[in-house]
Amino acid sequence: MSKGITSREESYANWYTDIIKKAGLADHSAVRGCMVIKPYGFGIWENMRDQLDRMFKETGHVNAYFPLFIPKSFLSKEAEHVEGFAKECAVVTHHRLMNDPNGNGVVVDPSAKLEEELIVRPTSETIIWNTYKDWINSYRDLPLLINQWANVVRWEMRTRLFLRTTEFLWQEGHTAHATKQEAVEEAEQMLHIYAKFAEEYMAMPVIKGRKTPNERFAGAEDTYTIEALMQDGKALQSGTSHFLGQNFAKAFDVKFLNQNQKEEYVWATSWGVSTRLMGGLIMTHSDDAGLIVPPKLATTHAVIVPIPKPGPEIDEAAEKIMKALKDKGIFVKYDTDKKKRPGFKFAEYELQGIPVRIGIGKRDLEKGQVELARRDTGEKTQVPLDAAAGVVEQLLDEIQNNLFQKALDYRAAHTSSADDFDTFKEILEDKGGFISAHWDGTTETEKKIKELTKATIRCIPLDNEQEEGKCILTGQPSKERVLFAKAY
RNA sequence: CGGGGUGUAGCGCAGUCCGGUUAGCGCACCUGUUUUGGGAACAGGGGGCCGCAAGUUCGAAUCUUGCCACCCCGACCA
Repeated sequence: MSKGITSREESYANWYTDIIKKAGLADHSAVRGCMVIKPYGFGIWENMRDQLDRMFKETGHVNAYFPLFIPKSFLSKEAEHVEGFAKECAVVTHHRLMNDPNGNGVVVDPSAKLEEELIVRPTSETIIWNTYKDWINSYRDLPLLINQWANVVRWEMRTRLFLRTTEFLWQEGHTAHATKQEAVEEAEQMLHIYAKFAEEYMAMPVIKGRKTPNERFAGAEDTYTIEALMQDGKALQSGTSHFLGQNFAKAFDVKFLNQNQKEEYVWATSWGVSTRLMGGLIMTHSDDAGLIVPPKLATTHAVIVPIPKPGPEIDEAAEKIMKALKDKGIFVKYDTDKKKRPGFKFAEYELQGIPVRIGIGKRDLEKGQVELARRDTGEKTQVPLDAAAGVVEQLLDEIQNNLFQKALDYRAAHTSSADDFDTFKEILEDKGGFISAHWDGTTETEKKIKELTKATIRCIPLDNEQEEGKCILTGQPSKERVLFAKAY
């Protein structure tokens, strides 16, 4: 179908990598596990970032920036936190290089050893709470609603473009509150914002839920998550929001005087989404012909292809349409490259996932028409030149909705329930997806199921229906179903 | 970290087993001509530390040793 893209059927993993590389989103870099995000990929990320940033600001958050480096001692102040991250930290031990006495380039200067090692942040709770200690004294200083856009480093054993890279870009919100209830509400609010963003902008349906204690963030009392389902039947944890209780406040001694003049520890949340969302975006919509970008995140909404090449009449028609589209706030590109033939351009823009293609040829113009082709369905229609911009605007809405609906249908078709372990395993084998099943509530059972099937509990859905049942593995009583899946 | 694989032009590969002129092919790139409604054709042209290092040899992309990097599968992973 498309040149150089492995089909999903042949190898989903290779298809995924091919899409990213051929569409120009990102590349492997010279550094192990780290990627170069190319202009096209970064443009889509910028659109995500800008929209999320608006949503954060609308809910009263402000941006700040904290250091990349964290003193080693900070990390160990919260016991669970350090345990969760210790195995994947990049550590700075020296601050100077020198010429190799043996003439082989440069070497680390042993005399420049740091007194205390610095950790490249895997997440910023510790450095931020160490700072909050100085910022918070009174209930009047609360709530503190801060977000930062940053890069973090987690030295994972195995990496995949966008889904799990050694260094990645993300935002991390860190809030401080006077009461437990307010903090819980904040954590829930941010989860809803993530879900709204995923569904309305990425056209990626998500399940909102809570993590089991075993899958919780290191140092959290409760972790909320949005879980999406990819085309290969695997789940992708797409965003998390944590209620941190008073754990970090206690670890960093962050207290405030309440209105009754009593000293109290602050209540905390943290929440984040990362460039992993790009992976979710790709795997939710794209096909064997290439990337598909939902219009609300597209850097270019429509592209005009002159057929067979630019010329006075076609240019004039293109100008007209471009002006009308720009007036509507729609980004359009006119491809005037004379070296490439139309067929090549068609394939190229499909690969890049541009939502709408506008073909203008002499034959069309003689009839006063242009051809519109939508990326999601491949459907082509002839429309009058004067009406083109209006139809494109409408098409973009339709594409956005259709992508969401398609993904929703896929998820519905790949969400099952199982009441015994054999059925559970069969479903996992046959079609994957989410499986709703009873679980006895113990970490031991959860781990055993993972060991036997590789499936994990993705979440306990919010507003979960209460229902008597028996654990699929142990037969112990259970009062609600949880959502299992194999995950990225 | 275990298993498998790959490093030769921007990309994709052949050549390596069995050492020997000037390292080759397709795509891409440059020039020109003809083309142009679903990845154009012809002609001419440019581009190489053959992953790195050491060794064997008259001679190494090819043999030996060491190292490095990346990919896939697994283990691991808010």
